[in-house]
This record gives sequence, structure tokens and C-alpha cells, in this order.
Amino acid sequence: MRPIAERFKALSDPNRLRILMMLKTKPLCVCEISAILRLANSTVSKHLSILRQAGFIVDEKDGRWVNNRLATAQESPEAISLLPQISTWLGDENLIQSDQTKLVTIDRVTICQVD
Amino acid sequence: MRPIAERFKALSDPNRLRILMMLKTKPLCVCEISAILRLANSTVSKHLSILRQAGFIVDEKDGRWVNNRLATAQESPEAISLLPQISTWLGDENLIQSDQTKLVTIDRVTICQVD
DNA sequence: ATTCCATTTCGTTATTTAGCGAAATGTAGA
DNA sequence: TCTACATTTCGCTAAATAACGAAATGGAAT
Repeated sequence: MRPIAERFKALSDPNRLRILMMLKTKPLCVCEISAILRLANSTVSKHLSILRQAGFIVDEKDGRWVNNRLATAQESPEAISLLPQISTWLGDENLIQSDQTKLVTIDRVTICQVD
Repeated sequence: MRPIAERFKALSDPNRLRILMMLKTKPLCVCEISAILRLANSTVSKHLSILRQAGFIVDEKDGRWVNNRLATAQESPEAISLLPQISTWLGDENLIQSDQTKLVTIDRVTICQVD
């Protein structure tokens, strides 16, 4: 019961839904997501840990970067089974589409400099 | 975006998941649900309004009783499309099954007396 | 009209959550 | 080893949430 409620709670925040939709396009690091959502890195890191705990995403360390990607159906069948539905519901939204276009041109190294 | 996050938020509370599973068996009034969940009527009433707002249930007034039932696929296709998945995930749980057996023998008039 | 009683709304409290910035962590490269 | 820098953890604050009991609402029946 608890784990299932947890799963839905992970999906109950608009910023976390945006993150999932972005990860459908490609794996991303914390600072790329921060740049698009305009949230502090620490906030994004927390959102990612909630999504990870609920089985939606997996992190893969690559040097000092951490790539976050969607879990596969093998890794987390229950969580992943919800994604097509979510995509259908959110695909039309302006905000989601605007996130997608930002994703295409984003450059990790440029974006993530503290400056 | 917001309405979709709302929908998942409605599913993020264990007591609301129990309510949905109970309503799969039959329509129920506030005080029947209160008796099974062991929560105050006002608390259950609030949970029901959240589920209603999110499209999962519909209330039908019958004199001074209010019967709460699951929405149909016609009334709320998006919300209702999630229910089979939820059933699959929760059907095994002891708590859910124990709720079901209580439902069979429950008598609205006996249960709901203030006494 | 008045009473009864299921339900909803209101007011309150305790807990959880989203957000931030600052400090801690850990890896790559100088 | 030391520095740089992406990430995570910590401490905090403001807002949201779940719970309760008491008061308000509204239909049925006397």
C-alpha cells in the first residue's frame, strides 16, 4: 500500500512530471534540469531522489556528472507502465513542449558553469 | 499540468486508495467508510471531495444519505483508466482484503447511528 | 414547524513538503 | 596534494495536508 501511494505521490508534483517528460527525450544531469525548470540544484536533486525512490528513474555516475535516465521496463515494470499514460496526457501542454525545445539546444558545459 | 498532478495527488494517500478499492465493490456513504477506515466522518468527507474533484468518484444524493460510487469511463475516462492498474497492484494487500470482507456484512443503519 | 441525523464546512493542530542557500562530499585534472 | 566543480546533504522557512471536534447545512419524517 505505502509503496504504491509513494509511487503516485512522486507523480503529484508538476515539476517532477516535467522532469519525467524531459527524461523521455534524453538522460540529463542535475544542472541541465535546474536550468530548464529554473530551480536550485539542491531542489532538483531532491526531486530526482524522490523519482528514483519510486522507481521511475536511475542515476548513472560519469565522472563528476550524474546522468539521470528513465528506468527500463525490466528495471521497474510497475512504475514504467504508467509512463505512456502520462505522456499522452501531458504531450499537448505548452510548458512541456517548450521544455522539449530547450532540451534540443542545451549544452551541459555552458549551462552548468557557476560563472 | 495541474489537473494531472492533482489526479495523482488524489491517489497518493493510502486511505484514499482504500476508499477507491472499496467503491469497486459497491457504492458507500460517508459513515460506512468511516466505520471501516476508523476515521472521523469529516475526514472521510474531505477525502471523498478530493477523489470527486479528481474525477474518480461521483456522489448521488438519496434522501439524507449520499451514495458515493466510482465514476464510469464515460463520465471520467482519464481518471478511470488508472483503476485497473491500481486494482492489480493493491488486490493482494491484506488490508484491502480485510476491508472487502467487512464490506460484505456492513449494515448502513446499524453502523451509522450516533448511538 | 420542529426534530432527527447524515453530511459538509470551519477552525485548529501536527506533520509533511517544496523551496532556498550554505556547507559537505567526491571525482577529475593540474 | 590541491583545486575546481557537479552533486548531495543540512538547516531553515513558508505553504500544503491530514486529522479531529464542533458548528452549520439540508432532507425526512413526525
